[in-house]
Amino acid sequence: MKLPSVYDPKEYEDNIYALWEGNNVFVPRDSKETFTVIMPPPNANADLHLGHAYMNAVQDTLVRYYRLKGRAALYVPGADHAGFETQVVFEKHLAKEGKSRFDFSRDELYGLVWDFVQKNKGGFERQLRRLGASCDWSRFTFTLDNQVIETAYETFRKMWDDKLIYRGERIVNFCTFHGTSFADIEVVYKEEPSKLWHIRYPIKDSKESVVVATTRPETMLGDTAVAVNPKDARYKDMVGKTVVLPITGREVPIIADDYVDKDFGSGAVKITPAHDPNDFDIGTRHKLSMIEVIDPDGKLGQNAPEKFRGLTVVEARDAVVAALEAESALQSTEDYTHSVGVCYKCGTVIEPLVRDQWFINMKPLAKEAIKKLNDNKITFYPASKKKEVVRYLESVRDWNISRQIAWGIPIPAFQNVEDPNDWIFNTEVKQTEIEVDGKKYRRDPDVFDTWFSSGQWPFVTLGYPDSKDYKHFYPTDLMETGIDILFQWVARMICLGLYITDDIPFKTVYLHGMVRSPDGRKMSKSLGNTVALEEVIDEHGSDALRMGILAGRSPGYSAAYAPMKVVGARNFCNKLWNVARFIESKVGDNSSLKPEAKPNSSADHWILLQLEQCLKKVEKEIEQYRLSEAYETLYRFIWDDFADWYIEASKVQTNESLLAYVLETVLGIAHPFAPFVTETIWQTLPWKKNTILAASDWPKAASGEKKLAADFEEIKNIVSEARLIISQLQTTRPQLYYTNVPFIQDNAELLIQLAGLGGVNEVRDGHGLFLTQTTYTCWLDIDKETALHYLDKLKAQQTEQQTAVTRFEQRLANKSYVSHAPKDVIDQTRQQLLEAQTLLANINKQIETFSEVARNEAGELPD
RNA sequence: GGGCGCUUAGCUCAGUUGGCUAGAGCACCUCGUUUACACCGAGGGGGUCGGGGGUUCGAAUCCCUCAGCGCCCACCA
Repeated sequence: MKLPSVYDPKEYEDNIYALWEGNNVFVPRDSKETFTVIMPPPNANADLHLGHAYMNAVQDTLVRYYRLKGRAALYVPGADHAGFETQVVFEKHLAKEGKSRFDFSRDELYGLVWDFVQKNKGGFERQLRRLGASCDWSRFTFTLDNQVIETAYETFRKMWDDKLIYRGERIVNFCTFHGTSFADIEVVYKEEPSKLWHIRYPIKDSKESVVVATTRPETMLGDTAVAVNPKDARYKDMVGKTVVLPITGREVPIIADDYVDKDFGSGAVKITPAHDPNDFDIGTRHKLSMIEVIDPDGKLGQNAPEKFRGLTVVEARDAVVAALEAESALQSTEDYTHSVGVCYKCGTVIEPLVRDQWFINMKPLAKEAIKKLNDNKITFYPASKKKEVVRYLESVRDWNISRQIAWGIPIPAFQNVEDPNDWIFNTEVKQTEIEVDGKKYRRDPDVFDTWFSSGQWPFVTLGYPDSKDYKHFYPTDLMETGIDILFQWVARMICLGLYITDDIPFKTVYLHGMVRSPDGRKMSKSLGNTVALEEVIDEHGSDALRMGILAGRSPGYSAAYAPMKVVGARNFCNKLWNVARFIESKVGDNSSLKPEAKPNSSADHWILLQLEQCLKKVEKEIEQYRLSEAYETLYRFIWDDFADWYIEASKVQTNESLLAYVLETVLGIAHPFAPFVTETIWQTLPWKKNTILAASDWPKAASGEKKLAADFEEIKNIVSEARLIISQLQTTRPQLYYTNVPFIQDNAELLIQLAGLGGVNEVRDGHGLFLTQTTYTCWLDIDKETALHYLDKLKAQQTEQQTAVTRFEQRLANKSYVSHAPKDVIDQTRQQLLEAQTLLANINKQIETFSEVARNEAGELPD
């Protein structure tokens, strides 16, 4: 019962989480109304970071709110095998042992990574618990669970049958360091200074030549044409002629294609279909041959002239330029900045290579998704992101889902060893070879792009197609994830969800921005500016982190991590803690006490009214996904209204059952934001024995009477002004005089305590400083000489109030305003004017008095 | 090249369809050992909401424009 004066989260948080988990609080209750959130699965072998803290803050706050609201709230946790990411980590680990992925077959590698992941499992589960994630662990899903793989295979098969999947030789983005291809949207572009080389290609049997410009001279070894714009007069006669390539002496045609921009460079373009996506398209259109001179290892291969073989692309570039110079084929060189695609993991320049891979024809999927989006079936926060998704989908390209890595879901496709065009779907992926109808088939060694399976996450995790969960909880209510994977994940989930389930996967998308480092830059290990999640929790507590990171953030916007906001939130937890301590000291161990909303005093009415307003405002703000504002509303109520005014008032007039009522109500409202400290306090309430706050019901609003509550507002006014005067004049405990106001006499003790007065006395005519901020007639007993120092303050108040009066008067004198503005706004202005006029009159009266005093004193005093 | 966003107090940031004297946390100044809390209390200072123009009775909020910053998409060799 005796609580320490400072809330120490470490003492309670683990036990509180265990209490929830042990009592199955996170298993959805039985209700038709659901609230489903599928957690974006964190990487299984990494630790969580502050971005996850933010993610959880948003998700868990909402889930806890709707759980209290009585909905069947389901929060599904999971973990991601993070295919490529994890393999990269594993390869670094291999490198430390002096090994590389080339020492193993893909199947061996898969086994090694599996063991590695088991051993190096990240702390994400512990960390999610520490964050207070109220997820249902019994529904935990790993992205390599059988259910996930089977569903992915089923989807693949369906797409295969629907002819949405095809296998083909296409230009893919290839990282020569990691040895795998990527989807287009995974490539990162970087501006880089380079050169533009102008090369002269002689025309066969002629003295003429064409000049082509390139940033990649080494690819000329694989050129199979030169292209010009068909409308380009300069080259009109050259189309159809043959060019003799320098170095190789190969003869290639000059072709015409609209793709070529007349105004860029010389207007003639070298065409290397095997190593440039645009050239590939031209090559396809013109049925050009493809000569692959760069191998997947990033070195020049068999198709390159012998002296270049084995050189890296960069080495080959220099060598080719030198060779061109030697042949006098290099016309000029200029500095040139262009953007190059790089691997987002290692920064290696992405080579466009021709590979035989699996692709998804995205157009039909995108079409359905766009339709739903345009019909506003999915609400986005921030709203503007919906348009971005639509625009992305409108120009979406086919999706390469093959990855040449070990760590992933094997592609369930086998190729006839006799007939390369004969592919069959088969899920016997444990076999590398199978026999069907007497024919031998070999498994595609590739695995799926991780996003292919995770794109199905919302229905996979719910046990599509037959489970109860799927029927009850799908479509989900909220997809809350990072803005950085809007296209990679959100857009694809919509496409795949619609395709498989014929329904949207989620009704709302909330995109959070990145949590940047306090220095404003991106948080990264290499910059050394990361902030460790668990250290923050250790230092300030989980609730503090949650609220501190929620505070002042809006969706979609990346903002720096502000440690002082966590400190602010930590202080807030302590404030709540001490409010509880105070109340429990008043209530004692009295377990027969019944918390009741039975107001006696005006303060009681006032706090009930404030509480009701707080409750309604928080509800509204949460339901509109304005969590930062909801937090602030709660903070203001607890700190300003409840602690600073009502608790202070309670020291004079105590209403125990009302104190208990306000406390338990506010714990309910605060619980989604500060689950640990609210539950910790709840567990100490004698009248709540054997109940759990996290599993309770959202509080209902009682209300106070406005008229009586207004009396307390008047007390606040008197107290505030008295405090100001006392503080400004550095006086102590002056007397308060008033004329015939029973209300003040009734609350004399309250006024004395709150304002620090010497006493409260009824008089016929007061003296001293006349109070200007209340409609009652009161004075503070301050001697005139001391009071003179207050004149400046009063004059400032006068100016301020005069400005206000003028503003309101002008506004009301404006005919347009009176006829255009809504009635309640006008009424409000009238009210404001009245108040301002009253206060101004008070101030003027006071200043008048002062002026007399000042004159007298000037006359009386010699100096 | 296209699109989107940002610029509000010393710092980090809120501010829904335009409508109280523009807010918070932290920092700052003064006072305070009043037993819930110094992770505190009381009081205070600090912003012409990036510049300019416009619409409106009224603009941080809507429109135009300029400047600076950031992100995304495209990739003309």
